[in-house]
Amino acid sequence: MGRPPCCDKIGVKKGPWTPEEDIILVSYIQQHGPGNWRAVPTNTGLLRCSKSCRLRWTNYLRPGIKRGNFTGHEEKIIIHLQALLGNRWAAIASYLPERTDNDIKNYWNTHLKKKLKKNQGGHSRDGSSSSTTTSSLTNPDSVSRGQWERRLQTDIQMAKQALSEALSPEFIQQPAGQEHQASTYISSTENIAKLLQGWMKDPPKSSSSIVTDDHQYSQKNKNPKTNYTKDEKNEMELSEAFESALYGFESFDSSNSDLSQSQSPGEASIFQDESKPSINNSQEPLSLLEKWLFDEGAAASQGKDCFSDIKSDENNVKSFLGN
DNA sequence: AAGTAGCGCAACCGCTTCCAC
DNA sequence: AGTGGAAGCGGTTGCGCTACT
Repeated sequence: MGRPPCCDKIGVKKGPWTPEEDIILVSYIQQHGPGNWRAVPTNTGLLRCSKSCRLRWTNYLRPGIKRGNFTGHEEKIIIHLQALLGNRWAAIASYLPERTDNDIKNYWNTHLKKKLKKNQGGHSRDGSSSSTTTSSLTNPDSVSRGQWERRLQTDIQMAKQALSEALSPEFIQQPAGQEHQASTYISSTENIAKLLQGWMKDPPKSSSSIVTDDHQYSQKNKNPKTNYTKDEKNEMELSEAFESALYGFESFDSSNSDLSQSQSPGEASIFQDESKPSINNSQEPLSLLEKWLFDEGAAASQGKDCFSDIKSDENNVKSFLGN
């Protein structure tokens, strides 16, 4: 308490990031790796607070981020994990390595919450007030202890199923058809590349429109077809800066896209301390929770446990997912 | 065509947790 | 063990876009 916010400093820029800032940040992280965020503004000259740099990197520029529509599988996983973990978005995001916690949080708040409300009527599963109301498992007062425990096991079982599906090779490899078209993989490199290509190469629709407004840039991010105008000198500088920044990521991205391949040590090391594990990594060190979930699931599948409430819960989820 | 309500999402804010000293 | 600073996390906001009237 009492400590002034890091962004209160005079001269610290706020609001949407510009392509120039993105390039500076990306090229810095390419050289030094993520982490030590406090040093980033000082070393790069960016007029941003460390938090803002970290956020921009983790939510937008980081390689391997999947953007676009959430697949049915992802939706399912989020729903199950939200029921189990509550609004612990970072934890949930760790099971969807290509999605950021911010994305998941936004998706939950804008889509899933409403869907669940519609489809489950009185059933309070929306997690609107954090984990305390996410499901009956966290509200033992309203049910008997025995019931509560069974509900807990039900949720565990559902989460286990979601995890099994999520971590199965079929899911990871995105079977041809449905999921694939809905979700294009756009790495940060591609994001910026497209952005800048459009910016630098496309002839401006209106020669008088000069991009100086950060908000315009932000929106153009969402609409890659939009043209950009800049003077040639800037184009050259940005092109060079970007290409040099890009260089280090290309091999990372390509290795990342092929999940069965291992990364070369040098490139991988840049991202070793990333909070978001690659899919491969997420499979290796199974957390206690995951182990626990799988163990429970295995036991349950052998009929060692009695899940009297499973059917009703599964039906709820099925009816929801069916819509 | 103009106004506006709703939506989606990037970014910010403030609290908590972690870690080094 | 206590303290201060950095990083992480979740809630919230702001703004542009789109659909509807």
